[in-house]
Amino acid sequence: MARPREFDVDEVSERALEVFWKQGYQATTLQDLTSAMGLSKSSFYETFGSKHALFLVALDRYRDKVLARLVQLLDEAPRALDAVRSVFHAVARDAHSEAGQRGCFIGNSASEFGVGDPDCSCRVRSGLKALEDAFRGALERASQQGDLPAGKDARALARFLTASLNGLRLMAKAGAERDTLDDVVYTVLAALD
Amino acid sequence: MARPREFDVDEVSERALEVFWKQGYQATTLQDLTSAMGLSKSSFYETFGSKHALFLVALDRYRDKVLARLVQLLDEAPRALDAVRSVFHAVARDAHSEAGQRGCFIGNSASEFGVGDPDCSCRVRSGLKALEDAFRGALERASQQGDLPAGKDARALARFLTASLNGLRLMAKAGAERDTLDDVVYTVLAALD
DNA sequence: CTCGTTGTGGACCAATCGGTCCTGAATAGA
DNA sequence: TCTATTCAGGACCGATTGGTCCACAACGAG
Repeated sequence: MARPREFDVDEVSERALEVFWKQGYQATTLQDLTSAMGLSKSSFYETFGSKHALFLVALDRYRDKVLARLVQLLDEAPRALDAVRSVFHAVARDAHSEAGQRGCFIGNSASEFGVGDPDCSCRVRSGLKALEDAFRGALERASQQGDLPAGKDARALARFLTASLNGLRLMAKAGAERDTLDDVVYTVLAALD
Repeated sequence: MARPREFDVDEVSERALEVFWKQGYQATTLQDLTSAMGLSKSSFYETFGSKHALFLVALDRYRDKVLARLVQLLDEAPRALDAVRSVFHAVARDAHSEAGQRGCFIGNSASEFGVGDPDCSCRVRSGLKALEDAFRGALERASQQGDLPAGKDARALARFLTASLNGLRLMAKAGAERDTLDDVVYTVLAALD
């Protein structure tokens, strides 16, 4: 037994996620990663194996992070439908912040890789499914709370919200004006009435 | 005066668009381009200046192409609302074809560049605006034809459709199942009732 | 047919890519 | 303290990147 690791894998993974999230896979170089993570190349390859493998770690990390945060947000709110609404309003509100300009990491990856990379595609789909399930859970709770009109198909609505959220974030990333995004959010949420 | 050009600029631009559309900017190499276009490097640089400049040409080309096609589609249909519906149904139907897997070139570019590249960002926004205007025109015509309920805000709806179309195409590119896409389309179009 | 002009192909370039590997330093157990 | 082990730094690698440049071929005007 010898030297303990001088860095925290979780912490440097987080840094990697931020870089990949902001720049995408192709546009990110090894140097970008190692300097952001504070790692030497040898430590990098020893720990993560390759740039591609690290990207998959980042994807997993994002999915867990987003899922956890979103599920928490949707679960903790006293009225589930309000939580769903606030998620969309938040995206429009934060569109022009640095975080908003990054878009959704899942969506970005879907756009960059498509179905070409199986490992990546699988994780993207898993992330989208997680988002869908989170929305669906919230909608079912909303239904029980009497906030969702009877006859609404929670699954179809959840899928719709998943697609809409990605569309909205894409528009935000493209630099759409605030009132444009507000129009979108307004119309999306009208589907819940 | 001497040798005439041995290739058609329009034709090779089209080839370039196809490559960029399928692979994105970063993932496309000069070699990809020149071999698809059938050009030597010198002819390439003589004609287009740089990879980046060609990408802008491709973006313009796509916008004009999509706009023209969509406007035509929306204008020629006897009932404008049916045309709008058919656009969305077509995306879901063609999702798993090669063309569907490419996603929307505008959306892809928005995702890849964000607002980082001014030239690109400007063209992306112009493309989204063109899409929005096309939808808006169709919705106003639908309204005149009595197919759109009174009180609907055509501009807000058009923006919503623009975002939704991008979201839908992103889901398709991510490899979403057909019935997922159908749920999305169904719910999107329900906003028009 | 000749000549001047211009497009073309490919050699060539420095820079950078992702990735490997070796050296030396740091450290926990004995 | 000594040693076995594992760490980090960076030299180094071939391949590839986007881009330049030049010698040659093709062609229109005279």
